Amino acid sequence: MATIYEVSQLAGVSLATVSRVMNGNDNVREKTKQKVLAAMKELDYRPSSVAQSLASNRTNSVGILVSELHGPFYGDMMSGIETKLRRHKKHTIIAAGHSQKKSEKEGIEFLVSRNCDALILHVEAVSDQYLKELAKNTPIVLINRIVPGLEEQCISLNNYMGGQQAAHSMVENGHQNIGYISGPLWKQDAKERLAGLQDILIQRGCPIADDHIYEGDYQEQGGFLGAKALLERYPQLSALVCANDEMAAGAMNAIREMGKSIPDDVSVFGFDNMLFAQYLFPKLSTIDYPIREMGKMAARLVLKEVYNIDSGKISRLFEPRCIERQSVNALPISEAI
Amino acid sequence: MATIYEVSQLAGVSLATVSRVMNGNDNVREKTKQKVLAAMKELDYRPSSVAQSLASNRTNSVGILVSELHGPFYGDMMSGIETKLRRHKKHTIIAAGHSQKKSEKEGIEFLVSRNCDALILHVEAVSDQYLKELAKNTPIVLINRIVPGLEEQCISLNNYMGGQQAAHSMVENGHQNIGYISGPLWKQDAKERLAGLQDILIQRGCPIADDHIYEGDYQEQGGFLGAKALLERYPQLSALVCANDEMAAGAMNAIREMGKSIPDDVSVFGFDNMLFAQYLFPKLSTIDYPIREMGKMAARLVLKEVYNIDSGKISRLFEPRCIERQSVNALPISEAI
DNA sequence: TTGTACGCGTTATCAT
DNA sequence: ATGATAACGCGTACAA
Repeated sequence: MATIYEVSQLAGVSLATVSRVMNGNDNVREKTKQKVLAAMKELDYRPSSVAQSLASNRTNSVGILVSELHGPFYGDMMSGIETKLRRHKKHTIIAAGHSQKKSEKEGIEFLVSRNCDALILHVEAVSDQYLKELAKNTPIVLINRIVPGLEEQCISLNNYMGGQQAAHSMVENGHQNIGYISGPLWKQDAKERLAGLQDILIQRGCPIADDHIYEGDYQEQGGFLGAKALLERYPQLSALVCANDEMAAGAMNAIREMGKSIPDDVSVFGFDNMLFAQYLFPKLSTIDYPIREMGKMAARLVLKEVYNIDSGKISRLFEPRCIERQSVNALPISEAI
Repeated sequence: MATIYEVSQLAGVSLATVSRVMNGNDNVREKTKQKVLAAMKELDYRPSSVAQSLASNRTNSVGILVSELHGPFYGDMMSGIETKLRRHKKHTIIAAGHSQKKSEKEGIEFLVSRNCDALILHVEAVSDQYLKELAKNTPIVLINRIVPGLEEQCISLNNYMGGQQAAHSMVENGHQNIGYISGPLWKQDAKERLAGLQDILIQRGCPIADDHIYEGDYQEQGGFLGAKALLERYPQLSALVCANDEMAAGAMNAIREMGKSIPDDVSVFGFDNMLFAQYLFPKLSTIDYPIREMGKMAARLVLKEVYNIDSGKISRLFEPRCIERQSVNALPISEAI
């Protein structure tokens, strides 16, 4: 592999000049520039990114930590990030945190050890305090989490509003007696989704009783178990609202296994609007989570703050959107209004 | 950030000695070693991976190119790879190729420019020739593709066998009149799946007529369109076999839209056994594609070939497995045997 | 067992 | 506009 030195020899100029034409900026006479370019081409010269990093103290790589590499949610997120970053010649290094404190820390540590210029994190288990410490040494952007003191570096969805939208949709379809399969309540988003839902339901006169709430795991299995548990004890429930689409899918399986039909016997509502929500039968009504856009925005924020590249307007709070499909039955209005 | 030099100062030894204890190998007196370790801890020393790379000509990072970062298939693949690599302190850099020649080449070029020690590729559009050239300069492992001359570096599924398994399953359930929604036939795996299916069907006396084959795009939409097209023209088809689960999901949607029921009116069979196959209703019968294991194996292969780390037995050809669920109807045997 | 000195391929700071 | 030269932080023969 040819080095910058050989190029300078062939072109009959100094290292510095070659470096200048590489980085485009400085003043180099057109003629010299051409000589250098020719030499580069002839030698098929490729700069060593490692040497560049050592000298410039920049790796041009940003680390991403997600809970899982699989799963539609993180996939879309990474896709948004990578697309944006690559366009600006920045590399994307990935690691998984598995929603566990120790694993998340290891992942972050791992990324840091690689000298990433910045980190984009979707973490759930590590503490706010830990993140604040981390932010002192490394530029970070947090997705789906708001840490007091780091608000400027947080990109998140208004989960509370999503809960509200779900509530409105249910009430408007006449459901007054609904069960809720929540996410793990130690997770911020799970708490907010429930709060938004409940607040509207209270406001509209049909709050969910505590024992109509099942705390699931955000996975298919939690939805399955939750639906079974809820429906067995409270067969009068006309709808099951789930804190994410995976659990909605699980709930659907359980409902069918109990010999009931969807949405005639019981309606199902999801959250996230993952791709597969459209594959379900009946197609799942849910709340759209623009995770891909949020990933792009995180990348944009890094580009701006770390690399001084302006690639569009920054917005930190995203709004969910209610998607009504076929999994919710419109009940005849029985009581007031 | 403390450097190796400062550590050597504090410990009262030379740079070389510090380097030795870092890399564990050489002979260092226990006492000196402890001094160094203490100094490291005191200074919270972290070696600069960049400087290490420059000096050792190793980046300890491997690049991954997949068609898309989202989608359950690639997610599982990356997950398998990352888990394995991280355990051995290797970093994973990702890029997407979008199944297009130009984009795949750019992605590879991008990864190469980062001086990855090795590349793990899931590419479809670039030519065998291109890959052979690439392999001369960079260690590569190919997933789901066999390039003549690079067999040792290819990890793949026996797609042909998968097609065969699907055929057997259909025939044994009494289906003689089946339609096929194939993947893009310029893709190797799509061709093989069809070939395996057709060969068995011919052998068992019920080949698929050419016009009962619809060439889809491996996406939900292709399945939808394919099912419509096929079923409208050939309503007598008792089953639709799809070259992947996404298209099977699309086909299911189309079938229902046509007022038919699954599997009573028409059976559906998939390929890949993506997670969402279990969310579908009825749960999709399909062929299991152990992509996660294959990802791990690819990682294992680079660990062995590039880093001389033995992390288990290497196998290059994986076998699919038939998963029978509820989307296929068992027909009464009408004719011979 | 430990230390010296050079090389890795750039960038960046001064001069010129 | 261009060149010389010192970092950058570490690995590694080779010497001691």
